[in-house]
Order: sequence, then structure tokens, then C-alpha cells
Amino acid sequence: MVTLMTASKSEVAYQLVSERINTGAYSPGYRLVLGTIAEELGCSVVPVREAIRRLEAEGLVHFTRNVGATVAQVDSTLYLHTMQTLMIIEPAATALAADAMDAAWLSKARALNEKMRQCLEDFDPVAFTRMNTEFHQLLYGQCPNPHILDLVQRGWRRLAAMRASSFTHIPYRARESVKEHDALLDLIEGHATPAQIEAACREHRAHTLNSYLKAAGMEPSAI
Amino acid sequence: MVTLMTASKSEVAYQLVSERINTGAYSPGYRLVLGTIAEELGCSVVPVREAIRRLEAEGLVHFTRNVGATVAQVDSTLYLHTMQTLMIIEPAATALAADAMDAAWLSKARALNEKMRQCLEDFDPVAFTRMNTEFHQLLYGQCPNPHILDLVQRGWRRLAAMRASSFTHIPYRARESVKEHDALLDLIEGHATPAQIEAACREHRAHTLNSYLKAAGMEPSAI
DNA sequence: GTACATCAAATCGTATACGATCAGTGTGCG
DNA sequence: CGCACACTGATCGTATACGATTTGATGTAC
Repeated sequence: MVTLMTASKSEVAYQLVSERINTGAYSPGYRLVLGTIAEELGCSVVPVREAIRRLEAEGLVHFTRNVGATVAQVDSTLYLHTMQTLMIIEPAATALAADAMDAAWLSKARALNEKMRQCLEDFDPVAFTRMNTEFHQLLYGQCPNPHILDLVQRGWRRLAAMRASSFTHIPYRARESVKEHDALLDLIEGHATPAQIEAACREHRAHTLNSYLKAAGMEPSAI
Repeated sequence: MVTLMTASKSEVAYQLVSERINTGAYSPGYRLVLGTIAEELGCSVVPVREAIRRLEAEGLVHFTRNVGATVAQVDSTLYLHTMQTLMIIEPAATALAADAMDAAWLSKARALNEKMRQCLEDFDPVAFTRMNTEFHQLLYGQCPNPHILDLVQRGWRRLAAMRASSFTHIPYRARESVKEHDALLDLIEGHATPAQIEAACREHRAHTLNSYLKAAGMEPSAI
């Protein structure tokens, strides 16, 4: 039989649910019923079940035995914790990726940041967010340690899911961000040590986190 | 019917396989066959399958579609990557936990480190390793950020699994470790800032990592 | 009107069954 | 003699079926 199966059904289910959470189609608290999803996909519950458990392991859904799965609730604490985790790991990933940052890479990063600056002028926050994600991905993307890279990517993914699920909007610091990006690129261009890159990158993230904390009336992060 | 089920079968399967990997009963490369494990547990393959996928998500087993699962191979690269990840996260966790370190906590930590010093005299490396794990757990255990705490615990768990699976033994630095532990406790007692605690803790970890790298004839870690 | 027991519907958890896929082996042809 | 192909056994992937558990509703006693 001509199957030509590109992905297993559980993979398809995983992709589907995952994307719906990311886009906000399934908002936090939404009840994920195995049977319903299975019917929608035209398969049985078994692959769906597996997909849900994978999502649980990633922290995107909450699962209770004999009760079922719901899209994980996002309170400000969770947001804070994710941001804080990323504040620690992403700068380290970026520093470790420093070796792979050559002239070609640098000009690409500069160009992207310029486009972000343009978005700022055009007042296009959606594009700005997208490019910001892209920019950071460019920074940490060449990290040679796959564990760390994986952790960073998961962190960004969670943040994206949170933002999509309605949720309070974050005071953006867009203008400062662009400046800090340029400063970071200057540092890299000047062949700064990995430790310096890490410090600068962490400071950039700390600014964002602390401006959020301040807006929420909370103490700044200890580190 | 009186079921009184304390854990689901997939949970039991997870615990079983997980422990066997940790103790080294299943060594790296060992082929995990669903049917065999299911038979051993007296259940069907479905819960076993779920357990295996969970272990895959944690990186403990490697899974190939339509082929099966094997216990993840541990090469020196993997060990290095895990150590490096831990070198970044654990110090951060420790720094964040600083708030919870009061006088009672401190005396407990001191006592534990003294016991480690004693192990050194008695030349008892097994007990030393156990206490070293316990000591570090004491350091990061009060970290208020559950994500970070989880990451650190996973890291330690992976390292334990690697050590158990035979694998090359690491040059220990036991004596230096004990000294560095005391220095770290001095720092905490003197109410150092979280940033200082993080730096000291990272240096401690970097020493271990770099001594391993040196023994393996590799470059020291960039950060 | 409230509290508790009982029941039914929804949903999950697992067993069994069967089709799909892969690795290894043997056979035929060049 | 070597290579390619078909075949076989092992194992995985998923569908279906049924039992177990939870939850919410209904009814009854106080």
C-alpha cells in the first residue's frame, strides 16, 4: 500500500495541539478532551493521548489522572519564572555561540536590528515581536551545547504561548531594546570575551524582566 | 471492586525503567523492548510505551520510530554538555535560594561538609559522592523558581545515571571541593549578594568541569 | 432549605488485535 | 564471487473495546 507516511499520527496530534496553544486558539484552562481531538484528527485516542503527555512534559498542559488535560494556566508568577529562567540560560547560550559569530553573521544581525528600528517608526508591534524573536534566535542559535540550546528554545516557546493566550500585555521597552541590541553587537564586533557577552546579554534580559516586575508592583529579580 | 490503585501502570513502568537506568542495570545502548518490559510488569504494552516516551523527553533513552528505544549512549561530549548546563543553572538556583539560608540552615550545611571531610580521611568515595550530592541539594534546594529547580534536579539525575553506567571515572578534586564548599558557606554567612554567591558557585563547578576537560585533553569551557 | 446518598454520563486507563515497518537472511542472477 | 531483491521474524503504531474513575445532577431525609 502507498502509505508515504511523513509523520506518525501522534506527531500530527502533537503539532496540532501545540500550534493551537501557541496561537491562542486553545486558551489557558481550555479542556483538552482526548476523544474530541481524536475525532477531529480522524484517528483513535491512543496517539492523541501520547501527544498530550508530551505536551505535559513540556509544561504546556496540565494533566490530572482520570480527569483529563487542560491548557496550563498562566499566572504572572509563571511568566516571571519563565522569564527568569530564560534570563539565566539565554545569555549563557549566546556567550557559548560567540565562536560562530563571524563578519557575515554580524552584518545579518545588524540588518535585522535595523529592520526592527524601522518597525518602531512604523509602529508595527506584531512585526517587531516577530523580529525580536528572530534576532534573539540568531544570537543563541549557534550554541554548540544542544541541551542549553533546547532549554532556550523551550523557554521562548513558552513565552510565545503565554503572550498568545491573551494575558496582560507587557510594557515593551522596544526602543531601549533596539539600542541594547546594537550595543551587544558592538561588543561582539570588538571581540569581547564570552563572559562579557553573557553579562551584557543578561543585563538586557534583566531590564525587560525588571520593567515587568516594576509594572506589576513587585521586587526586582535577585540576580 | 477494591482497586486502591496508588499509581497508574504507566507510572509504575516509568519508575521501574527509570530506576534501572539510574542504577546502571540497563546500561547505555541496552535495547528496551516494549513487549518484554510489559510482560515483566504483567501489563500490556500501552502503558510501557507511554513511560518510554516520557523517558525519551527527559533524554534518558533514545527512540527511533518503528525500531525501538535504547538507553541513551553516554559519550564524553554528552557528559560535558550536561556538566556545562549544570554549571550555568545550579549557581543561579543557589543564588536565588540565598534568601532561605538562615543560621539553622548554615549549621546544617557546615556539619554536612565536615562529614565530607571525614569521608576524605576515611577514604570512602561512595559516601563522599552521596554527601556531595546532598550538599549541593541543600544549596539549591530552596530555590523559589520551580522551573530552575526542576532543571537542576534533572541535571544531577542525568549525571548520576551516567556515573552509574560504568563510564570513565572522573578525577575527583575531593579535597579542593570541600575547601571550596567552606569558602562558599563563608560567603553566605557574610551575607554576600546573590550575584557573588552565583559567581563563587559557578567557579566551583567550573573547576570540576575544567579539570575533567584537561584530563581528557580538551580546551577549558568558554564560560 | 440544606446536606447527604445515589445514580448516570463523561472521560480516562488499559488490554487485545491487527496492520505497518524495519533489520537481517537467503537465494538467484550477473 | 558479489550484488540485488524478496522473504521472514521481530517490533512498533494504532484501532477498537471495555472496565475504572470522576464529576455533576437528582432525589430524599432531616
